[in-house]
Amino acid sequence: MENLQLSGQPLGVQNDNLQSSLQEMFDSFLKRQSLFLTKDALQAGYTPTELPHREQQITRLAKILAPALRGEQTSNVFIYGKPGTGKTVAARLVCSELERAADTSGRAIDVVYLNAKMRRVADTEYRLAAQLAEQFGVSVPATGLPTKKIYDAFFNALDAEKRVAIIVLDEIDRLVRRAGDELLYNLTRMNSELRRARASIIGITNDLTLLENLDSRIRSSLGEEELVFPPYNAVQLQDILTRRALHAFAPGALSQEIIPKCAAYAAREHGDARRALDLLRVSGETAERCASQQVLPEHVDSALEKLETDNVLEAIKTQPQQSKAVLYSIMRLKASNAEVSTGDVYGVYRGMCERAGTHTLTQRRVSDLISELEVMGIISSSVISKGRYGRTRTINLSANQGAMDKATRILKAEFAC
DNA sequence: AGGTATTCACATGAAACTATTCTCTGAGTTAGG
DNA sequence: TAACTCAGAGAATAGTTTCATGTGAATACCTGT
Repeated sequence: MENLQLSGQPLGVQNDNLQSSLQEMFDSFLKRQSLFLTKDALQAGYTPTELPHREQQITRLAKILAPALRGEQTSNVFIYGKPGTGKTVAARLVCSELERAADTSGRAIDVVYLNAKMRRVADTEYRLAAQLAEQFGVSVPATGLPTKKIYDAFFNALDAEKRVAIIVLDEIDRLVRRAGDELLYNLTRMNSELRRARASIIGITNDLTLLENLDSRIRSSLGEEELVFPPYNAVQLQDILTRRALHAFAPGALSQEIIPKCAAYAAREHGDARRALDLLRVSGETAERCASQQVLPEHVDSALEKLETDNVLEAIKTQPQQSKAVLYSIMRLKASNAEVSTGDVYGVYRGMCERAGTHTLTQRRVSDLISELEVMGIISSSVISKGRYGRTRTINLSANQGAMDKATRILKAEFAC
C-alpha cells in the first residue's frame, strides 16, 4: 500500500492536494453570495399564496364549493386544462382556504386529494377506494378483498359523522384509462348510500375530450360544473416568473433577458408554467455551479439541455429490461439506417434475446412497448402505409443528441454480450 | 386511361391466461382447565 | 372448549399471449374506349 502511486506522486501527497483543493472549493462556495434567496419557491411542491391570471377560475371554484361551509353538498366539478396551467395548484389553494374557513366556523369539511399518477397508489378502482378508506382512518389490505368490501369500509368511515367531503381526483383521465369508468359511476352514486355525510368530487384532467367519452350517467353527474384553464401566454408567463423570481432569487441575480427567455420557451410548450419555473430554477443552479455572479442566457440554454437529458435518462433507467432491449434495438438500427420500422426493430430485438438466451416477447407486445416509449417522449413515430408493402410505423429518436449518446452508452454496457 | 380488387405488414382491440400476493374461512389439531 | 395452524378458495393486479379485425396506399387486374 505504501508504494501505491498515482501519476508519479505518492498517494499521501495526492490526498493532501485533493483535500486542500476541496477545502478551497468549499470555502469559496461559502464566501460567494448565493444567487438564490429561497429556492423552494421554484420547486414542484411549492404552493404559492397568489395565482396570477387565474383569479376568475379561483373565484368560480370557490363559489361552487362555498355551500360546503353550511354543511350542504356541493356540485361535482370537472376541471380541464393543459399541463402547467395551474389546475392542481388552484384546486389545492381553494380547498385549503375552504378547510381553514371551516375550521374557524366549526364545520367539518374534509378534503382528500388523490393523484392517479401515483402508480401503485391510486391508479385502480380497488386502490382508489382503499386510499379513500385510509384517508378516513380505516386501514385496508393492499389486496385480497373484494372491491365492494373496500367501498363499504370507505362509505362507513365517511358516514361515521356529519361532514362534507370533497374528493379531488387529479389526472382522472389516467384513472379512467386504467380502471374504466365504472369507478366514477360508483363514486358519483355514493351520496345515495350516505346518511349523515355528503361528498362531492373535483375531477382534474389534461384530456379535453374525457367527459365526452364517458358514460352518459357519469357525464351528467360528474360534469355538473365545468372549469377550463386556458394555457398561459408569454406575457402572463413572464408575469408569473417575475413574481416567483422575486421570492426565489437575490436582487440582481437575474440578467434582464432571463425571464423573457424562459417564458418564451414555456409559451412554445403549450404555456406550461411548471416547465418555465423548472427552467428558471435549473438555470440558477447552473449559474451557481459556474460561479457566475448572475444568471445569463447561456445558463438557460445549458439548463434546457440538462432538463431534457435528465428527463430522458431517468425515464430510460427506470424502464423494465424488455423495454430497454427494444429501445436499444431501435438505437442500433438508427445508427445505420435512416428509416426504422416495427418489423426491423422486432428482428433485431429477437436476435438479441436469442443470443442472450432470454425470453422473447411477441411482436404484439413489442409494438405496445414502442408506443410506451413514444408516450415517454424518448422516440417519435408515425404510422405510414407503403401501399402494397404494408402498413407500419416509422420510428425516430426524439431526444437531443447528447441525451441519446449517454443513453446508448448505458444500454450498450447493459446488453453488450 | 380509368376503375376496382388485391395485397402486405403491421396497428389496434379485446379477451384470456399466468404468476404473484394477499385475505378469509372452515376444518383439523393441540393445549389447558 | 378455546386457541392455533393450515390448506384451499377467492380476489386484485401486472404483464403477457392469442385471436380477430382494421387500415391505407402501391400494385395487379379488368373494362371500355
